[in-house]
Amino acid sequence: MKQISSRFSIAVHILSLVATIPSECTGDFIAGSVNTNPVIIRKIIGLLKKAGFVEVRAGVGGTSLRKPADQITLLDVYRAVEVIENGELFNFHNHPNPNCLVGSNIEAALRAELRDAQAAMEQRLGQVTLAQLITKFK
Amino acid sequence: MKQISSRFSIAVHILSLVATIPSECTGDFIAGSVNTNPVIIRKIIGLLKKAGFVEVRAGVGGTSLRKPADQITLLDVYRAVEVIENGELFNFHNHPNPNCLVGSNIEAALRAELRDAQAAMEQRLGQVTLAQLITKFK
DNA sequence: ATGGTTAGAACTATACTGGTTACAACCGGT
DNA sequence: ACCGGTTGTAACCAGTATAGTTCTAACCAT
Repeated sequence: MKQISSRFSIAVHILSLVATIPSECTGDFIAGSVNTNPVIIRKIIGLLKKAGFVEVRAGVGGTSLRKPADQITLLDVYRAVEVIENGELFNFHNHPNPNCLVGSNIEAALRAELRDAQAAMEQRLGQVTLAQLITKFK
Repeated sequence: MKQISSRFSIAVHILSLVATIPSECTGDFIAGSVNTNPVIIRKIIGLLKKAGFVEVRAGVGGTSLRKPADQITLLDVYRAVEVIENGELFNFHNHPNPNCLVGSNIEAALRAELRDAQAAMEQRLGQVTLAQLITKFK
């Protein structure tokens, strides 16, 4: 199966860097720490900027947090970079046959369960802030 | 982003059909209820068969449950059809720079959180059995 | 044997990911 | 006012997953 893209883990990596050593945070430096291409970093920073988490000074280099690290949860980051159509993690097959007992009922019943499962995951992500994550570095 | 494939919802649909109207369950009939191609159905039934949930009588048509519906959870189905490499829903970027404070620490710290989030979702899926889902049809 | 069925290979179109190159726009310092 | 380092994007590519199709072989009850 296709996993949730690494944009998410990279975004958390970026924010952790900006939160801990903001003075060094040029795109190239971040790319070196993440070990990828600077353009990938810029794209993700663009998403984080759009979400209001970071501020970027164009030209001169340097990215800084616009929100304190204890007010950014992993869920916030997840939602900023993993843009899913209508927010649903689980894909549902289209148009089950309405003339069939199962076909006409499964969608509502299963969708509710899937929504709850997704909510459980997101709730867990929402419990962890960037600040909490960073304290685990040593 | 890429959602979790519809194989999962289709698999639940198939099992619901087999559990409620087993006598009718040829591949074509199921395909009609799911509203897709019979080959798609056969592929997914193949996975469910491999996982030991259904039994198929080749040639004559008809699929039946090999386990009672109250002993099959949505998590079981999920794991049978959404085969993820090493079981991890979240993808992690490869080889952060070990010479960087953040790069060398983020992997372990973040991976733990992601594992917990995934576990929360799976735990929720594991609470619902096929039997429970079916009782919601009317 | 025949017809309905299951099993699966091979192929296509589409789309997302991660990555690259290239170029324009920006800005601080000399 | 230029220059070098930087950010912001567009365009493109290879690899891979999904969903679907067509086709063929194997199966089995009648």
